[in-house]
This record gives sequence, C-alpha cells and structure tokens, in this order.
Amino acid sequence: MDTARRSPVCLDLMVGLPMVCEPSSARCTGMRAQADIASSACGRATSMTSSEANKIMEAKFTESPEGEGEQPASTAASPTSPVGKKRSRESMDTSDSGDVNSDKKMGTAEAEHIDVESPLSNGTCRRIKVKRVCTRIDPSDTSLVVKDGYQWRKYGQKVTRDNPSPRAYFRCAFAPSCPVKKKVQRSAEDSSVVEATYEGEHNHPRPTRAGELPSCATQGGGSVPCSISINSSGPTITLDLTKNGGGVQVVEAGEAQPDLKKVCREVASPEFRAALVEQMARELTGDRKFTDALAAAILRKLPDY
DNA sequence: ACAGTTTGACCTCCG
DNA sequence: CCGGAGGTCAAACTG
Repeated sequence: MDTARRSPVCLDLMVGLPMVCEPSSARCTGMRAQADIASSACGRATSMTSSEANKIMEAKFTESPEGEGEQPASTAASPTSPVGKKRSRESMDTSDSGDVNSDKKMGTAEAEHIDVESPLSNGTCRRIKVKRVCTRIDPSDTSLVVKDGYQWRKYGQKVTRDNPSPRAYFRCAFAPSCPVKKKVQRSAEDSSVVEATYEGEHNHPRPTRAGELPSCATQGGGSVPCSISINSSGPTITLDLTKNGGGVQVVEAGEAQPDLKKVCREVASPEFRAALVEQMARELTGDRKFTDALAAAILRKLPDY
C-alpha cells in the first residue's frame, strides 16, 4: 500500500495545469526521462574535458542540484573557445535545442537534459546543455530521421566503434548561423530505438510549417506525459494528467545509468503501478481544486439537470 | 540548375 | 610520436 511512500521515487502529479508548448523546452516530450546533469561546480568542471562531458552525456546520469538549467542563449553561442577543433566545436554546441521529440512514428521518446561544463582556455567554463532523446521508430526504417519540427541538414555519417549502426550528423538548416547540431544513431541494444543527441541552442524561432505541429499537439496515444527527473533527493516521476494518454510507460535507455534503469524497472513493476494509481487517486481526491473542477465539469456536462 | 544527401578524406583529440 | 576514434569537410551524386 505504501509502496510509493517507501519507494525512493517521488511522485509529482501535475493536475490541471495545461501543458505549455514552449518552443525551446522539452515539455512537449511524450514519455520523457529528464536527467539534469549536475557538473555543477565550475571548479570541478575546470578539470573536466569535453570528452568527459561526452562520456557523461552518453553513459551517465549524475545527481543534480536544483536550480539547474536555463542559461542565456548568449552564453550558449559563445564563439570563443579555442581549445582545438573538436573541443571548440563541441563548446559551440550548447544548451537546449528546443522541443526535440515529436515522435516520428511510434512516438515513444525519452529525453535527457544534460548540462556539462565546458572549460575555456581562459580558465573559465561554461555550461553546455545537451539533450538526448530516445525515440522509438519502426526498426525497418533506416532513415535515421527524427522529426522534431526543425529543419536539419545532414552533413556526415560515421560508424562508431561501440555501435554497428551508423551515426548521422545533422545541422540546423533553418538558419545558417544556428549552432545547433544533432547526432542520430540507432541504439546498439534495440534497433527500434534511435537516440538523437541535440547540442546547442536554436537562435531562431521554431519554423512553423503545416504538418509540423509541436509534438505536444501531435503526439498520439503512444506517448505518455510523464517525466522522470533525478536529483539529490531521489528520482521524481511527473505525470501530466492534463494530456491524453494516461498509463505509465517506461522505455529504458540502453546506456542509462544503473540508477535510472533501476528506477525504470521499479516504475514498470505492477506493485509500483498499483501504488501509483493509489497515490494518484489520493492526490486527486484530496485536491479541493481538482474536485471542484471535476464537479464543475460534470455540471457542465449535465446542463439539463 | 539547384538543393539535399552520400561518402571518402581529412583534422583534431586522446591514450 | 603514433594510432585509433569521433567529428567535419567537400566533391560527387541524386532527385
């Protein structure tokens, strides 16, 4: 009964809060596991290379202090990071890439938001936000295209050592000066999952084109408005009940940190689900605003009575 | 002719 | 210094 209470997982219900499709936010993600990587202290980060950051990005979640996150776009696009070609390029790739996963076909996606500190030559460092999104697609689809509302131009493809599937490199094609890049590669463990890594921040509004509505507007039954964030106090699962869908669906990231995997397994367990439902019911019935709103909605549906 | 993609070569980093 | 690996460039190709 108190599984959820005993669980390290904290449930955060989002009831009655309309989802806002922020152009540069992961809010529109369907099923989303969001891990904000700390890499907090510049002091620590000064010794952290971008490759280390990449390793973190690709393999690990670390605990994150709160207050994490937003950074001005101006810092994101800092052109001055003469730490060598690879490093400087990575350094240019900063921050939030916006709403990245309107799902292409099967719609289940998982995103990680990761900030890493990129050391600069002058001894300072600056935060890079990298977002990785796992999207389920048809395994027979080899296009490595993840539609996210932005226009991308492919500029390279490479087979990496740890994954037989090729990795495709894309640049934002909407604005020539947009520093955002993304890498798309099938998961080594599950060919039906593609991992898209977004680096950098769009310096332009999202192109609005017919048929490319924000993902939160287009996502269908396959997506669940749920997010998982991991912080020092333990993982928090957020269910947005303002959207359609409703079950709990967990997609395990192939390279997810063991902690996240553990959380995913826990979340997927029947015991947890039962406790989740129970706690949801408790939360809902105990929320006066919710019951009032529910009553009002029912009354509206029954105008003749 | 043009825009986008493919793909081999090249560059840089790192161990 | 060297070799491997990831990332990018740019010519060739394609629709």
